[in-house]
Amino acid sequence: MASRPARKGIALDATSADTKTRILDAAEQLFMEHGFEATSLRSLTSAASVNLAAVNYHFGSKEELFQAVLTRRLDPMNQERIELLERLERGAGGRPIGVEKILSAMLVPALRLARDEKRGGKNFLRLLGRAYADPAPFIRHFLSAQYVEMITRYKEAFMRSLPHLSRQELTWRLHFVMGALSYTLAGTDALRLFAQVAASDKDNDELLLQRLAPFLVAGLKAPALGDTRKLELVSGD
Amino acid sequence: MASRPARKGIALDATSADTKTRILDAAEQLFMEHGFEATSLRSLTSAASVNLAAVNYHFGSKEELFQAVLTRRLDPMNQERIELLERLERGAGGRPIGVEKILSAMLVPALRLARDEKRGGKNFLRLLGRAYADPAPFIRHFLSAQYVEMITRYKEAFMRSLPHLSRQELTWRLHFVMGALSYTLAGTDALRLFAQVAASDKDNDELLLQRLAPFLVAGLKAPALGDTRKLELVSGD
DNA sequence: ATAGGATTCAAACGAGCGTTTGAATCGGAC
DNA sequence: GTCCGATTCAAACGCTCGTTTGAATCCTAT
Repeated sequence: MASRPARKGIALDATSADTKTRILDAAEQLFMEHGFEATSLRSLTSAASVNLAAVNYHFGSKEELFQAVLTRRLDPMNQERIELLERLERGAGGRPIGVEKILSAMLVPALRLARDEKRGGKNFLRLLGRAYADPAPFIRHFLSAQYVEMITRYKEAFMRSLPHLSRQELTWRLHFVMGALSYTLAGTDALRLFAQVAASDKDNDELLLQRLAPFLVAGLKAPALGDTRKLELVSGD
Repeated sequence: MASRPARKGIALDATSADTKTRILDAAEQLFMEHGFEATSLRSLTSAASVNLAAVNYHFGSKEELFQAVLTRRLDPMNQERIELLERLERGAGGRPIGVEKILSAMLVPALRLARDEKRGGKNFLRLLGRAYADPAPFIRHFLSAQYVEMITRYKEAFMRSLPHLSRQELTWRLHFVMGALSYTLAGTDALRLFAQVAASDKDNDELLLQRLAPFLVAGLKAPALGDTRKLELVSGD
């Protein structure tokens, strides 16, 4: 019954944090490369140069380790998103903010994270993109809890800036935004669309968001359903 | 050394196809629910009411079974997409086609598949959304091979209808389109955006695409990068 | 009726999995 | 220097995995 021990008075988070951090780093890399199920604790602890039992000792279980890997990056990122939005709202004094600015506040922290190689960088975002698509209940519950506050705040802000959209319509559009964003930041490209694009361009995350933002802004600003002709769904020959 | 046996003259594909189809159906369901790695052949063959060895006998391996599950639905869907596009192009006689029409030709086959419960329905699309985000090399190679022709054709068509976009810019935008589409059709909603939306609305795939299409059309038609002010990426305080 | 390939079946294979255990080792407090 | 909790370690536990095997059964062409 070796439950997680209470930490002593030592500040081991950033300074002497050795074993725990090495585990988190290796887990981030391997979970990203192979996914949660396909990553074994044996390969993981071996990559981190720690004992096999260290994961269960420090984190309790493989699942709790996975959540710790996500929390480490996700929590600060979403916190930063909320702070940027609050700054915008304070500056606007109650009046609606431009859609571009709101979206920018949402994308910039993700971009900062993608650039920060010392703190996981693109590996983590790719892992996050995978986690979005994972049906494992413990992952889905964890993610929705992590995002609920940030999404709620942004939905309110977009509501004020896009008054032509009903709440339901906006919910759909945020769904589309998160889809394009996660797929893009994850660097998935399962369909190899970028076979012939220069690698130097592919790797440029800033350019990536510079291209994604206008696409999403235009989509968000599009007329609401019903204001336009319906899509012809069945093409009888 | 039981390699896959040569099929006799019997037509067992749709009529007497029993074991193989039962395996494919169960695999589609379970791979969707738990993912490739987390689905065991024992639970799968048990759900299909076939012997454990049947998967290796009929498909060779678990990986080959997974590819067979994808091929069964994906091949006809992408074929239909290509045929719809060709019909549009024949009707237009060389002149550019409306973006809405091209996009519709792309979405309609996916919608038809989502509705057709007899043929996998939403289960399959959710599985596909998962597969997009899977880093396993054999999945990524398989998917890109399945999509290369369809994506190439559609890229050419969009090029003609969106002359303000460079080839590279369009590649990015198709990337975003596929991201939003796969995330949406997969019904992922990892962030529980739709907590309070009525289920009857959530389940309505036609309405879903009716909402997705205007979003994507507006995004595709947006001004190219450089024609507009850049996103402010760093918000110095 | 029977021969022979296609299919099903129960059983086993070796390997790898997440987790637990109890002893060994470490390092600061007294 | 000694104690004591925190940490590391090697080993083992029980279990499930994908695959293989060889015999049993089915089915059709002759």
